[in-house]
Amino acid sequence: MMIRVDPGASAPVFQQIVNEVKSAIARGAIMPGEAIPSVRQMAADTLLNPNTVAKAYRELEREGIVYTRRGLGLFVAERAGPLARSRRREELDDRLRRFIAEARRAGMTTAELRARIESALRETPPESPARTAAESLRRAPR
Amino acid sequence: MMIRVDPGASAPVFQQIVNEVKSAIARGAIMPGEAIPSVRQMAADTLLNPNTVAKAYRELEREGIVYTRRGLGLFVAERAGPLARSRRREELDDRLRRFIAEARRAGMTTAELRARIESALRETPPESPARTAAESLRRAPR
Amino acid sequence: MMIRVDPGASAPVFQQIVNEVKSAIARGAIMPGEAIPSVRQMAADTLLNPNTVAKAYRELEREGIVYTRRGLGLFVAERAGPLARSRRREELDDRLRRFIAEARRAGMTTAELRARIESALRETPPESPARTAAESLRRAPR
Amino acid sequence: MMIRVDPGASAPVFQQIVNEVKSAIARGAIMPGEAIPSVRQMAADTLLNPNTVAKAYRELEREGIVYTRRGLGLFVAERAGPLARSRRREELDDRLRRFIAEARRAGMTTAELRARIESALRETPPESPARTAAESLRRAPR
DNA sequence: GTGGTCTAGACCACT
DNA sequence: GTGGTCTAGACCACA
Repeated sequence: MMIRVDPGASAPVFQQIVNEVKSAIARGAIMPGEAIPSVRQMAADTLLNPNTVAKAYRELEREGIVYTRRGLGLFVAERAGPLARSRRREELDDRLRRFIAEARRAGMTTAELRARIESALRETPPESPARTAAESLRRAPR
Repeated sequence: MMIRVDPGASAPVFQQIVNEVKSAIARGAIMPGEAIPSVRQMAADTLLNPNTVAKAYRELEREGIVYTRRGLGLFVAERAGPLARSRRREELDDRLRRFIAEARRAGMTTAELRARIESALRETPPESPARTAAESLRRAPR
Repeated sequence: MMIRVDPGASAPVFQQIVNEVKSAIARGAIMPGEAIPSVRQMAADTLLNPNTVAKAYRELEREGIVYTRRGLGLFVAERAGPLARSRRREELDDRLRRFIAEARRAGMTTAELRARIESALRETPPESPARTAAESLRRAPR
Repeated sequence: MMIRVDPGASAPVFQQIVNEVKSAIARGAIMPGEAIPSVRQMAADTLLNPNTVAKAYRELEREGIVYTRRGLGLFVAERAGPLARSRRREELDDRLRRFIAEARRAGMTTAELRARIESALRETPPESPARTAAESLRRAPR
């Protein structure tokens, strides 16, 4: 599983992990029943402290995306696919709506908004090549 | 000046004030040379701690959007219109790009994204350009 | 607020804090709108690490019993009274049902169960004098 | 022997096995001198890891409920009946007392407690004394 | 002052 | 091996 974490971003690192795992499940990169990397493994991969990873995993379990089998590890829940997808999209939809509300409040017309959105859609390629967390961390080591 | 602040939102309150003032200037609701409400006035209006308002005002001054006239209060800078507009749009553009990147990472296709954006644009209609009552009875500062 | 914590018990300490706060709200010892002791204060009172207290408080917030006002502290939610009461009773009812199921599975008749329950009810006085956590910690310092 | 184990429950799986075996002996479903299923058999029946079953059996042996006959397997001790019964009831009594203490701390009166207990007793009727099918086709160990 | 995040490392129980 | 809990202490943003 490819996880991207940016320790310099404003969002908490543990939240980034939560989002990344949800995204990975939402796009089908991990399937129900599969295990997700152990806390220690993920911590080693991302160069993060195990506690930070554990906090993210606890949140994923709380949301019903994964479940714990004691002594064995964490596994993707059966119904995690649609669940992760819907959760992630609700979050993204909320962000989108807040964005639009703020943009309009800043005086942007709908036409202007559409133009900016189209330009942003064009400038970010639809399939950015995945980069591992370890790699991205090396490039921006805080 | 009509300021909307939500203490429960994830964004810091002082940042919300900064954004709201910038937006008000960007959309022309408040013009260069006009005064903005005093820290105390704004704190009373919004039920916020004066320290929080003061921090927001410091930030606005730091960005050159407003300037202090000793003993008189804070005034909107001459060049504040374009400045506020460009600053606000840079921030919004950044958010937009991050949003698109995350949505794609969650497995959304460009077509899906466009559909959701259109739907969000339709469901939040632009604010009516008429000024609110609160806005029209703009107070002199201090 | 009187909080009892037993570090030697099988239940995690942070969970004991959650239960104790819920109980305090359920029995009316803290009222909606009131602040609960700050993380640092509670940590000092209970001789626990602030992180442990913070973890408990996070859970209480997640359940909607308390809410955070940034920079100010944690406050009991308006609807926390009934909420804490119902949550706590659901938990206790679950325990009760599991207890009865296990007892029956161990071969106890309903009559035997009733006898044991009556005897247990009699031997624990209805109003045990409150003892502070600090006190109980001193008596059983691990 | 019919063993019910819930891997998702809060109690450790090995402890559930211990309790289930004790309960089976306590209620007379399995008699002194009889063999209990081998570790492998029980592991296969319950889909659990043999190590987990072995740990449970070690605990049962430590408590004197069962004993090992080298090369033959594990057998229920002669005095196991009363022993299992008393052990199990001590544990259940402890739970009961803790339950009552916590319920009172949450503000429940003795009258309320009695009402809830009566209701819980009524809604979970005692298990029918008839042995289950699985139990009746008890297997010889190994 | 407040809570939130993160790191570091120890210990534990379970499988 | 696994996750969970707890301690300790640093740093940060916010009010």
